[in-house]
Amino acid sequence: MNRPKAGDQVTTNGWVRTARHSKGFSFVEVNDGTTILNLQAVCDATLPNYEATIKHIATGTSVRITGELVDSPGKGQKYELRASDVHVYGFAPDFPLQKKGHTMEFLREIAHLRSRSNTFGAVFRVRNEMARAVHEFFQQRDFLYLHTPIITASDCEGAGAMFRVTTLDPDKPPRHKDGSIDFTQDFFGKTAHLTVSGQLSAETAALALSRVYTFGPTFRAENSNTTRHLAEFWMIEPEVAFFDINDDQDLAESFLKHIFKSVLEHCPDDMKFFADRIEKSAIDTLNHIVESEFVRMTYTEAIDILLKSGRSFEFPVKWGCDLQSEHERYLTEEHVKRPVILTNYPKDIKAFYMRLNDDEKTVAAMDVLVPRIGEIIGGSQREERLDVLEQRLREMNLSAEDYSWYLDTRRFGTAPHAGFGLGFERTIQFATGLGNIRDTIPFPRTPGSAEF
RNA sequence: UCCCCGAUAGCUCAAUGGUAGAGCGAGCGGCUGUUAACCGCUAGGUUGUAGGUUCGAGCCCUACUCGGGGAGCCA
Repeated sequence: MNRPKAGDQVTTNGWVRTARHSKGFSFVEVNDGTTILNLQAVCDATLPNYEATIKHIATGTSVRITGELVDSPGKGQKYELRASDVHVYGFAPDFPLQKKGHTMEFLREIAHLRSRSNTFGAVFRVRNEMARAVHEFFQQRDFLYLHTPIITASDCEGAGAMFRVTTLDPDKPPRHKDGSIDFTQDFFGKTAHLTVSGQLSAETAALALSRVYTFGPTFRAENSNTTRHLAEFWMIEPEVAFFDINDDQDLAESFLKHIFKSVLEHCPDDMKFFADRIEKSAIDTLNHIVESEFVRMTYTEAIDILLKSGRSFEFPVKWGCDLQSEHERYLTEEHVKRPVILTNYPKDIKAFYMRLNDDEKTVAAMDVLVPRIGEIIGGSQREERLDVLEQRLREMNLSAEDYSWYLDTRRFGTAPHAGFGLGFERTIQFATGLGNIRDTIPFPRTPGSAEF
């Protein structure tokens, strides 16, 4: 499918996207997933298995076709395959995918087959390219790829509801005398969960190896039913020693630009498909982002802009309140019309580990907001001062004992450091223009749904 | 979890409370250059589930299930 010059003898294996039969010959378009483009094979009726086999080839049939690659006399393709041998691996009676358009909802119900569609072939090729670009970006900058645990026994990662991991019999778990479940008899000797973030682990590595990043599955047991939430998703979390909040913003901006630039360079056919069929502005948006500077403003400045906007929001704007979706959308979609990085949020609406600013009212937090998706990156400079961190734990009613290993990093040679988390699927969603995050991952896991 | 909308053929959708249809897809036939090909024929339905109102319900009412959009939580 990578289009060698005409005249070559080639063999292609793949799945038929569409077949058109007429009296003397058939057109069979084959796709093997390497590109969104099909290879059109012309199968003459003089082929020995024409009547018995070729004539019955339809959408979904898997085939091997050998022939000469020739210049195509028809419009729509440069080359075509003049078939000399056609082998059918398997027919596909009642194949649910048609050659005509399907709704994303229907395709989601047949997720085990939807990779055979143009849209999902393109999605998964772009997903792959973005994953490749993530590693390329960090490896070029001497970051170490760190594998943080997926199962965690610390119940204090503090980023939302967690899935429990246990081998205890749910019908008759061992119990204490007071009736509560005895988790000391569980597999790990204590309660365990799936990770909601590798950040705290990554911090311990950053304070030894300087530059690290994670890229792995993340699990949130939140009952979130939206177009931008998954119960199982992939997150990228760089963590860098000796970085402050400004370095963190620089890193986030160049990181996003690198990923989008890579997609534009390496997936032009797929991006053209998204622009044609999914979101008209898909390519323009990415070009715009690669070429322009992100707008940076503080939370306080953002509140000011919202107050002066003259807009009536459903949720009134007030310093100290968390920004609602409608506020974020106004800022990134209407006010600046590109990504915006907000910093220095009130400490009461952010996590305990974010570094307290000198005003003692705000923390060095950073959210990257993009049009349509909202928050795509959340990060901060971390609180490296032991006494301040302990004070923040107390304020938030968190137990210093639970975090003793984390606090050790501040006890022993602490250093300023910063990092962020990027939602991989949200980034795919943004780049492709897809409306629902469930279409960015092969088999989406959401509340009430873990099919396939 | 809350609010709104929806569910009719494999898919996308029609059908004033009165005999459930079309296009596409599929199967068969036709067609010598097609491109979401084209032309003809055929098959295909417990109208999401359970109740209720009515002489009569795809249509009205109630509950539930599933799906979609928005909100919250966040990445």
